[in-house]
Amino acid sequence: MDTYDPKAIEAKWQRVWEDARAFYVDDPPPGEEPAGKFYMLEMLPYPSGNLHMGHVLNYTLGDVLTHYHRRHGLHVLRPMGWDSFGLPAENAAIREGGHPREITERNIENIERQMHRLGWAIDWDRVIAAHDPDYYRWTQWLFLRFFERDLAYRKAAFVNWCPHDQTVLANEQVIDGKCERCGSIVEARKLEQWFFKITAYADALLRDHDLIDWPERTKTIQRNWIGRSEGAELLFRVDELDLDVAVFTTRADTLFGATFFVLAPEHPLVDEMIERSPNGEELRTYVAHALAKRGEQRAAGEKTGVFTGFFATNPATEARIPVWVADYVLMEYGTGAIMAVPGHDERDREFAERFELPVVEVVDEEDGTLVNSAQFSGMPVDEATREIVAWLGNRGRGRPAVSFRLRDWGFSRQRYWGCPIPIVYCPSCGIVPVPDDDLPVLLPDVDDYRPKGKPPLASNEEWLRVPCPSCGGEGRREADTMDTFVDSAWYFLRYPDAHDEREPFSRRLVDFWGPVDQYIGGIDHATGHLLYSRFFVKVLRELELLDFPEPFQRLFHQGWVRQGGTKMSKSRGNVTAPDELADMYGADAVRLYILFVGPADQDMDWTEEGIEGIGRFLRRLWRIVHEAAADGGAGEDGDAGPLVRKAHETIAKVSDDIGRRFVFNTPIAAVMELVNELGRDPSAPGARFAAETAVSLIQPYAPHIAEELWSALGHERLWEQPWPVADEDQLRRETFELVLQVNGRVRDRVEASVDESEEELVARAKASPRVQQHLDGKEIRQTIVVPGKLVNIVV
RNA sequence: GCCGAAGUGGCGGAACUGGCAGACGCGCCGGACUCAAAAUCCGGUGGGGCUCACGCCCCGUGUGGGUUCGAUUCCCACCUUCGGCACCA
Repeated sequence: MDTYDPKAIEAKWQRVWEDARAFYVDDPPPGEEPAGKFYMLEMLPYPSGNLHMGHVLNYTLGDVLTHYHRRHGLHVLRPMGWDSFGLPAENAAIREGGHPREITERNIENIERQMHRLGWAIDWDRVIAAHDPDYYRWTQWLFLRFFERDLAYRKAAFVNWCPHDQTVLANEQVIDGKCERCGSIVEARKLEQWFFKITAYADALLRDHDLIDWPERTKTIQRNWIGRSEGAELLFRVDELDLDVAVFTTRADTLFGATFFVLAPEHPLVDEMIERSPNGEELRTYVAHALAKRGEQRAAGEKTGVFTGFFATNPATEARIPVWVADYVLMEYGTGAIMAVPGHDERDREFAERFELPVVEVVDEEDGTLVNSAQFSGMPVDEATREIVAWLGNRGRGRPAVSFRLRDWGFSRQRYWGCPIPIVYCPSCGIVPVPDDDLPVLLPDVDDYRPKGKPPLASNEEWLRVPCPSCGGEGRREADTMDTFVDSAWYFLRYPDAHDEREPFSRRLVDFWGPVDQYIGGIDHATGHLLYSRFFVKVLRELELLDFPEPFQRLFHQGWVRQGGTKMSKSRGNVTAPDELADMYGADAVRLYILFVGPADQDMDWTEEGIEGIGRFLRRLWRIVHEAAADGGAGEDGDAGPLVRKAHETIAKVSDDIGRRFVFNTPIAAVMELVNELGRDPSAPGARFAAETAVSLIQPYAPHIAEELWSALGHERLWEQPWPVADEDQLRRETFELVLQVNGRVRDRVEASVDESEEELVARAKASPRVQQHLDGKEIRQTIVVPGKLVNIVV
């Protein structure tokens, strides 16, 4: 027996697998799609150049499941790709020189090497990269399909502008009013921007949560993000303008308490009011100030506002109530106008107090019924809400309505390193899509990536000027690029047909492999990538490009690997290189350790203390299995004995943990227990079977050592061996340890037979001297028997 | 403020459906091997108390209450930590 040399055996088996194309999966020929496919996917990495422990956790989890399902006979697709567009490479190019493409491709090479080093079972034939024209050609093609259906459109909008990165950010990329990437305070700018109409799918995105097996908290986050509110749209008359102005409210029951009316500064009516109002100048100044500050600033401090000089008529009371403009009302939500009910809304009350506006109580908070509300007085809130809307509806002044918090997805980016938007602006034809046959619109080289307030592509005059595809006149290309979330909103559909040159993916192959059966990734993508991908699949299904309603059938979130209490990430530079760890302890040890330290869905503080213990375990396993292989008792399959029984129990435990419970740390502990027991006597009966079982069960975690030991045991190709099945007979026990309790406290334990009747078990309890001591002649009031477990005597 | 998750030895954690709290590992302590050390192997290790000893008793899963023969597990209230949303009408 040689000593355990992880480096040597890991390199050896990685070569064997590659030569055997062990983890490459073939597409089925047409008409022969077999049952039992499994599409395993982890979120694709941004190729930052180095793997960190978060990646190791993510992809090792996927690897365990890949091996587990493969060995259950499923056709497992498990690909890998690169989310290779995006700011970090561009910023690195600005900082250090070079081209983002070169930087990205160098990083990919390095990270791919590190992935190979860890021995993950990946189909490397299907690699895709967002920045590869063979890929982004189809991103552009899909954009055009959205454009044709008006699901991608252009509008002037206030956007989140990062002054440092000189680009627009999605709402999802703004954290506490700051740029998620660089931390600069985000400013408001009004720009022409591209949007995807994700709001048109708000209801479908909520409804189809029922179809998918996702963590409840992820669905909750999405539900809150979409923010569906049921209420009513009510019309308020503004006589001086001869107009009806709509408000959205969830509290129609408080209509009689609406004592003033507020418009958002961006509301379309405000301009006209400025023109015609006696205090137009004051209004104009206020609106200008309000528009300049956005988001966080707007929410901070005391409420501000200006009276417009106009009045609206409360449709319930017929009272003329003053119309104000105030920036606590948001244009993006509801109708951009509200009826203010200071009696029952905290914000309206604050405003009313500040500006001395009347407050009327219309709901008795004690019993939840209406007061001061004409014929609705005395009605409970729920009923009144319905009745008032119906009452207004009869007079054409209101109707039930639904409002969403979700906004359309703005995906224009004023940066270089992204997918070009295939659009040409023509003075005569307007916005003209680039014809499919002219795709891809290649990302040209530019001299200078530095942000200058306009996109880098806008400086490449030669590229920019292009004949209008429609009239042939002088057109100009769109110089913005796409948000990288567009690249990743469909990448999982490309793997099933990664090299298709005629279409983004064939309907047959995407419907065979899709949807992803098991997806793994961080919960931080709950309102970004995970929502965008669902939106894309819904649209693509309507386009009949595929036929499933949801992209990711089952979802698992790995926890954050933290270091020193902060989130570990490429941007913070606090990463531990898995590479070095693999060199010190071996890839198998790194893989085992990251899953052993705790539940995979829980955040962890990274520490290397303890990886030694995994190293010890692997050396122990190595030695004990070799001993068992040399003289592993008489035990063959089916033999009885405690070791064989323990092996079967371990099979049952590991299979249940991985397959049903989705926990990955306790299977390792279970195999350790088996090895500990085997180690007590490696020549005991059943030792060989126990050794084979331990090796077979640890294979998804530590495939290299498992393969080597499997050979030592005289077998071949463990990676394609069927997953072991526990023998039910071996799991059944004839005897068990009966727990004896007095008043719920354990007093004794005795060996009992599973065949014994309840009376016999009670008799055993009463026979125990320790139990007797605690009974102490007291009156027995109750006796509880749990067959197979315990007897509890209550005195 | 609203929504969600979590609090167990010195540490990471286990206990799945209400039934032996602390599996497995780290660390630590003791022993074997060694000239010595490392590595390895064996044993111990929640706290407190009683006992020469075999052992035995009490306390113990964030805090306080409740349900139950029995609660880490269920219910109520609270505390702490971490996430999500946040002037969303």
